[in-house]
Amino acid sequence: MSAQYSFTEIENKWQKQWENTQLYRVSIDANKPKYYVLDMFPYPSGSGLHVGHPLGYIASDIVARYKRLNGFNVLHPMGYDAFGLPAEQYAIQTGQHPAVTTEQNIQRFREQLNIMGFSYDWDRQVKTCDPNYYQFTQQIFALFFEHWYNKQSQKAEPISNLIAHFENHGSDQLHAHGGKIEAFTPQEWKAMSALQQHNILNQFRLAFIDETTVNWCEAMGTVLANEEVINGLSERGGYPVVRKKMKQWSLRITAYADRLLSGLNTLQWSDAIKEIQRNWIGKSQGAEIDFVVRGTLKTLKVFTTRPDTIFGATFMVVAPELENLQEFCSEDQWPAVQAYANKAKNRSEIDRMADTTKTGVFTGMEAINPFTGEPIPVWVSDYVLANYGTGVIMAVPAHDERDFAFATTFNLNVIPVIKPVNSELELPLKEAFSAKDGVCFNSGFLDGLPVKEAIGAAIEKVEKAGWGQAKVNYKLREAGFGRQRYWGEPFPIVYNEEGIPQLVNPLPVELPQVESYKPTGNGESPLSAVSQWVNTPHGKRETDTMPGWAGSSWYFLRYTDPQNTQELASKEALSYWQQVDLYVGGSEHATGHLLYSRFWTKFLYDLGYITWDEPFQRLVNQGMIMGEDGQKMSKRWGNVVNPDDVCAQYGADTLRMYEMFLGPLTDSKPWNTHGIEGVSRFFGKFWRLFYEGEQWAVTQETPTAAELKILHKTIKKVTEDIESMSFNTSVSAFMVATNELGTLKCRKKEVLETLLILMAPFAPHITEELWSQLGNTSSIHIASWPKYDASHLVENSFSYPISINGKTRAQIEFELNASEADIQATVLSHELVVKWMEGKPLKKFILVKGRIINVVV
RNA sequence: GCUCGGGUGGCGGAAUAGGUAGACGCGCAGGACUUAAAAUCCUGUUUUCAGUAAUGAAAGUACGGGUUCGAUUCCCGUCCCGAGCACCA
Repeated sequence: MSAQYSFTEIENKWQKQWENTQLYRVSIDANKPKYYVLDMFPYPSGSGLHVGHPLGYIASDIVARYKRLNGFNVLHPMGYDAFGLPAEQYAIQTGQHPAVTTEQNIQRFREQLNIMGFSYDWDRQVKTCDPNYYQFTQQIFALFFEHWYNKQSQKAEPISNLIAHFENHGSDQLHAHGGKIEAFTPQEWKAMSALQQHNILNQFRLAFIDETTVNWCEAMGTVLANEEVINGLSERGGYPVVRKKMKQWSLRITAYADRLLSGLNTLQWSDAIKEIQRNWIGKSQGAEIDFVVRGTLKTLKVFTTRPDTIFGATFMVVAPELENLQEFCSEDQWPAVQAYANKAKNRSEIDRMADTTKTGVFTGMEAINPFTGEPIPVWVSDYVLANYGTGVIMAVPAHDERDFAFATTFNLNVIPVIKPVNSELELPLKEAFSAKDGVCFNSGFLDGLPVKEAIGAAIEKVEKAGWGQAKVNYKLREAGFGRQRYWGEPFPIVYNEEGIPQLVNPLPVELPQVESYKPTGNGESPLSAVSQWVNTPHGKRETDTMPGWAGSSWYFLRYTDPQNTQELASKEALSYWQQVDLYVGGSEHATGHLLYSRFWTKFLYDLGYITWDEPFQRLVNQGMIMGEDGQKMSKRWGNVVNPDDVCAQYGADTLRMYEMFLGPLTDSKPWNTHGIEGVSRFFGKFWRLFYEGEQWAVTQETPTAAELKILHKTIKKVTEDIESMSFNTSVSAFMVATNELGTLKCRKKEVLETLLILMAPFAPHITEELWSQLGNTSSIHIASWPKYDASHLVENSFSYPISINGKTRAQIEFELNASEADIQATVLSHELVVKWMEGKPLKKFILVKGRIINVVV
């Protein structure tokens, strides 16, 4: 090896060496504590990685290497989220099979990842499009299909339990989370046809066939999830999206809404992500109250979070999509209502949201406010959503902005019933008073009660009078699980002659070859054209495929035992590796992958497959690296920086170090080509600590106190930084140490060797090389992490244990000119009182970082 | 509109159980080496004022208040930027 720092040579050499010796291969080792550090696996796109991608991978690799050096058995795998739309779009355009292009892309990703020297155990690589993998995705789907959610035991239970319940008790005493059914007796259940029974069970299965309004994208010929639609256009491609009724598979995620909410409190995630999930789940507590429609026996059920305002409910509004709308309309108003409802249906979401003025039509009917006994008009308006609550509201214009706007537009009655605690409302109201810290008035028995108490009192009254009951609502919707696409997991489902879905065995149900990847355009998947695959002796196969998030909702479990052909992972592997200790990835998956993974984990926990019910204990969201122009890096802007090029020019260690040096991991920041020069220079200086010109210069001399101080300061700093994931300041610490040791011309083995270990997680290649040049025969990556010794950090000072403001501080160091024998020090509050021995007056000394900065006589 | 973050030199950013603000890097300026350049190394670099200079003084972490011996850090108010949610009753 030459005396110059030749990174290309060094990096190639050690990457090969690590591969040959399988240095990063791990297996279960009961004698070591485990640590599981995981990156969000990438979708292997055709354009490869840019310098933004590795940011999180570098951070997790540093932690993985650090934990190994600290004696942990570290699981640090990588894989590919390989099913998805881009490969399929590419297939439609070129006719190339998605499996072929995906495999090519994976090879490219693998090469790029290897160049950067990550310590993955590649034997554990998973690909979601591999039948060996997706047979278990199908199996988990089958488990969802075969289970229902028992609200009493608060967990998923086998569907056979539910059938037994129906056989013994009918629909009585049912605590199942699910859809609405008509009551039936055990005898009636037994007399039902298979199809009738199926229709009832379908209301409770956790994987079920749902008839819902879906986001239909005509251009792509497929259904999209809510999060794939932005402002009425598809996220990918920007095609228009319309609402359409369709039957498709869904997962009953709402059964887990409460647990998904409360589980957040146990996690070390950023507040931002937790908040996004909380908003998404959208729990709100209130009451459902029945309003009798005047002159009929019918009732309109409303959901409200503000039953305390019910004395001010002066009209009602029903959603135009309500199915039995006509029942709540007078004959003469029906044509107008119907016209309005039709118009609302065809109005796109984007129009509806953009329109701030309220529209609506009177139904011609009135309902009775149960609290006041007064008749109030019933209106139809599209500001009320059919799929939230009951699709009907009681409008309290005095205390709700939307109701106020509506009442103003149509000149409806406004009755204030809540006023501020210490003042009066200004009448007539100019805007709704929606604050929750008010007091009731004009409200009969609620008068004088503060809002919070009045809510409880109103609900109590409602329940006693039999008008309704307390109710919790969620914004969270069932998770649509079908896509009319080719490149995804096929469902393990066939439909028999009666159209009843049946599970298929054995798994996997492999994806067949097709002539064309194009969607049929009538809403069916390209698979429906493969008749020899679709038609089986047991019936017709389901031709939809699973959505992109299916495979990614459990892959972290598969890494523990990726080659297992019998089960998704062995009990032994799962109980050893357990949940992910540290998960690193982008925040854009907050309401998708991160929520679904939690849902699947809780389900598998209920079934006893795993013993923990949260997948990712600690989550860190790395920021984005922008182009130098501040734009997001993309081909479109022509501002993509390729990591291969950077590695070729500066080396992988420099790239790794520089990406960490750019700023806090979680911040977004621009890539700056000049900045990398500084890190590159640093490696030159670092190398020259070991070489004097051409000459190897490391000596065996004993380090001086000053040198040990530099070393131990660095150990302390870097250790704390890695624990808190502040990698940017660690890089600074290495630079400082290198500069200081360079100034001291310190070439002592004891110091340099320890410094190498500290830097090994950041710059694995150069440290490995110098480590071996120092004469070590085993890899630096299995060395032990150094501990710092505080005694080296104190110099020319006396230290006294003291306490400040009642809190104990271990020690405070300070410098004094007088010798210790001359003074006597005591501590009062935050002040150190130093008394001279020879009867001089008391003086108070104010300490700042161990130095006396002020003297108060 | 609501909910979270965040405003520090020319730039990226350090420093918060309150304690010498501006670490480290970039850029810039000057110097050494060189015939010259590159590379490398050294020095300086918040602002203002005073001084030939070493140096000294004052101000300074978006703005205005407060608590404190002491505030970038804690509290109240204002402004600005970013992210998320957005007719969810």
